[in-house]
Amino acid sequence: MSARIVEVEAYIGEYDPACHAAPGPTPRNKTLYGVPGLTYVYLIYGIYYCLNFVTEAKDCPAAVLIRAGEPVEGFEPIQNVGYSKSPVDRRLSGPGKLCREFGLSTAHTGIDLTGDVLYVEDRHEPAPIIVASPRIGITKATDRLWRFHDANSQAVSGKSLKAQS
DNA sequence: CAGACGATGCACT
DNA sequence: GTGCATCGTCTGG
Repeated sequence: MSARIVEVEAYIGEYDPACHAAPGPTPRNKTLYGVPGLTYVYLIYGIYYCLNFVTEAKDCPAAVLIRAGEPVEGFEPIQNVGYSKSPVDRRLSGPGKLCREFGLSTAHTGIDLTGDVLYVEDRHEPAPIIVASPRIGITKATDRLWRFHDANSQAVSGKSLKAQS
């Protein structure tokens, strides 16, 4: 399966109140303190999982949350129900949905993203227009504009299908 | 269409 | 015991 990443958020260091490393090292967040380039998956609200990529150097706990994607390969064609005009594929439009569709759980923490199990690849597509905005679903540090999404993607998280400017 | 809310498990204090 | 980096459903306007 593959998808084009269209929305991410940054969580950077112990001094980022919204980062899982904010309380300091714990059993759960230990992979954030390790080498970059690995996955970090955690359980949220008892039901959903969230996929992160560990980014900064060892002992600098930081990660990028993968919030949404557009299905590319390995997905059934989108079903055009009834007479809806332009069906939008939102199966990966949210971190919980994305992990569900890819079958990811905490067992998938620590995977090397340069390996061949779960990895990132540059497909040399034209660079999208990227918009910065506040991170979603948190109450702390909402002033930081550390959410980034493709301005032209209809698969970003949230319900709104409002037009972009 | 927007806002409220319940589900559900576990890390952390 | 508290609080989540969520989502789908239900409600009211």
